[in-house]
Amino acid sequence: MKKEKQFKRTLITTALPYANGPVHIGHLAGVYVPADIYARYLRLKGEEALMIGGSDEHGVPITILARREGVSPQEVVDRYHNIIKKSFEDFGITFDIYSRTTSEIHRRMASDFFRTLYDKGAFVEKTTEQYYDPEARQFLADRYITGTCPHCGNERAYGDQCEACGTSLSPTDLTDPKSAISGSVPVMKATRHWYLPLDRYDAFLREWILEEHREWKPNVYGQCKSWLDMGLQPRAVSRDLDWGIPVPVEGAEGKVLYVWFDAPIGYISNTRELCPGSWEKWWKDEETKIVNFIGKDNIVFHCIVFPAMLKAEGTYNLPENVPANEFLNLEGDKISTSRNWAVWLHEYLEELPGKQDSLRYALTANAPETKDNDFTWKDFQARNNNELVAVLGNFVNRALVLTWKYFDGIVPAITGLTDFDRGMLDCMAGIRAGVERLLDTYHFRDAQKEAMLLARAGNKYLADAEPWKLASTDMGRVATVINIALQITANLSIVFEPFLPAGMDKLRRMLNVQPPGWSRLGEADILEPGHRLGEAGLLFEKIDDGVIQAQVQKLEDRRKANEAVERRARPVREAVTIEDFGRLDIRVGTVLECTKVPKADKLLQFRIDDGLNRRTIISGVAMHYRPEEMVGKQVCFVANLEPRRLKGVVSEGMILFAGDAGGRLTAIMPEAPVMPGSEVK
RNA sequence: CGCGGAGUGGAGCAGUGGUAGCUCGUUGGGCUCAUAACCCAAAGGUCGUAAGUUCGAGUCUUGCCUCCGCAACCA
Repeated sequence: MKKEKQFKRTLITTALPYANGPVHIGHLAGVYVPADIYARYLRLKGEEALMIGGSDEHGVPITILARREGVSPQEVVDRYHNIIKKSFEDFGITFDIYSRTTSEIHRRMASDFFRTLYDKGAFVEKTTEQYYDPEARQFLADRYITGTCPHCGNERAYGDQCEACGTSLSPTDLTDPKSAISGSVPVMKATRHWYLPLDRYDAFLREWILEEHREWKPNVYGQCKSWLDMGLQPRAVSRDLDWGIPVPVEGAEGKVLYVWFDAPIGYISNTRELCPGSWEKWWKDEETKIVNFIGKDNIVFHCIVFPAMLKAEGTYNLPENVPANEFLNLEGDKISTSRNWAVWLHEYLEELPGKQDSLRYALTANAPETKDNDFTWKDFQARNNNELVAVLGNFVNRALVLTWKYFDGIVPAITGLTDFDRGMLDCMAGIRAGVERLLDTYHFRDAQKEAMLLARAGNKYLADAEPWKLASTDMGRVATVINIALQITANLSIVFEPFLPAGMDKLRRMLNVQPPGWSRLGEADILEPGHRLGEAGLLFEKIDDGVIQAQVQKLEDRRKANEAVERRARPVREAVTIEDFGRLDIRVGTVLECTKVPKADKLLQFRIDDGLNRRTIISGVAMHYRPEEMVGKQVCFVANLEPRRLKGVVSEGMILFAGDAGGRLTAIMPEAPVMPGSEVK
């Protein structure tokens, strides 16, 4: 085990959101709120810390979106970069810089980085055959190729996946590939690319992660171990595309850096943009601690690929921790941009103006730190009304109202402490260690809960001391109790600053104080006797049922709209001639045997009597039929389809199934028994 | 198939060998300074399942079940 390192400063990076859409609550809960809590905490402690963010603006999906909208990729990323940046500002995510990967400084940085690795011989070059669109004169990314799925027959499968049956594909699996750009038939053409041979770093990564970073979260450590144990493969770092950073090598026209190669370098570029003269101390000084906040989908890139890149380059530090979160679901379903199943941050702020802290609180309280969690509006409302308002807001209100009522808004002096008071003050002093320990180990959910204990203790203190009863008999005692209640309030304004920045800003105005700094947390003399408070008001407000109901309704409407779209039959495709149809030889066969294909979730292997012979056909229907229920049935199949090898078995044809938009498959069977080999016309 | 994460009272979560906890909700009581808020108390769990190790298992081992994820896009 490695010895405990001492650090002088902390560099916080946050996953770069992809600029093909706005950001939603999942982004916030998984990455930006925890990162912001951490950054604010460190700054409040007076530590040197930077929080780096930016938009990820290259890659194929942005070009697809741009083409679909008939605008340039630059227009797409400009639009979403601005929306995203504003959302983060509105939510009080305190980036020291929020830049973008289309910046000139990043272009140069990423280009130089590639060139350095290239000159060091850190890449291997490989030439492969890939689909090329002769009409559009460009190579086709997997997603740009459509065709027929060899498993389920869906004719609109993509080159990477069939969305009807869910099977992962490669473009060459499609039986009749077409370019999504021009509609023409693509041809195979040789193309040269550069690969980062991750396998060279296997020993280093094993030592670095599996031995030196056993303290990483179980989901992160486990994922890394899984990858390392599977064996690392060389990974392409360039693409044939016209949107991105050109590969800085002679003869590489038309090739750009793979978006996943350029994006993490954005952390470095953005640091450099912020600190032109001193950026290197943040990346190359051993005394800088680097922490990457990401979601679970990014674990492999941040723990395997990017470290391998940095190691290959040789002068950069590696992250000290990668606290990846799991995913947040919304009302029971996966958040999905394409299905519009999300709470978008810019919409949230329009509909619940000024309620940033409510969302920050709810997302932290229910953060997906160890497993996927579910965001529901009902839970959000309960968190806000029963905890934020009732426990924290109400305590503050009680303390301030009592002060105004009995002391005209002036902080009274303590006249003498009882054991009861000392117990309260000890409790207050103890909060700090607990919260620090939890924040230092990235347990933000628990840290917030720990902070809330102080407000709970404050409520109990007031309830037990009952100053309103003492007011007629012992004003000295009342003064002491109110003073302590106010000191608790001042402490709350410190401990909640990382979590609820807008609310605590408001609270400090009500207390009429400057930010006290984390070091004073736990002290009982933050507010001097005689100090005049500012104007009191409600710290947080309840959210009533109507507001929640409107949000729930909005989602229900979306769900219904999505279902309607999924139910609607697809438009009929372009006409074919009778000769085209005649080329297909569709026949009926009898299923003699049917077994599950080993090592494949979705495949069934059929042995069919086709009237002439017996043939084997593989179909991707294991999710829809049990093997035994198919035996003896008659099915229709395409008899003259070119044989294909699937999972090591040659499939001689394709069995016909009717598939609805929801992906359910039903076999097409003759209505009465027929001779095997009968033709379907 | 394989790998990773997860399965704990109505809901959300802690808890890595020694009397099952926390927040919310529910029920009853108290208080009235407070945003019908606050405080106290109670009810509610055979800790997915089966077997095993152990004096003792939510916690370790093995099998099984369920959910999520696994180099397209996506936090």
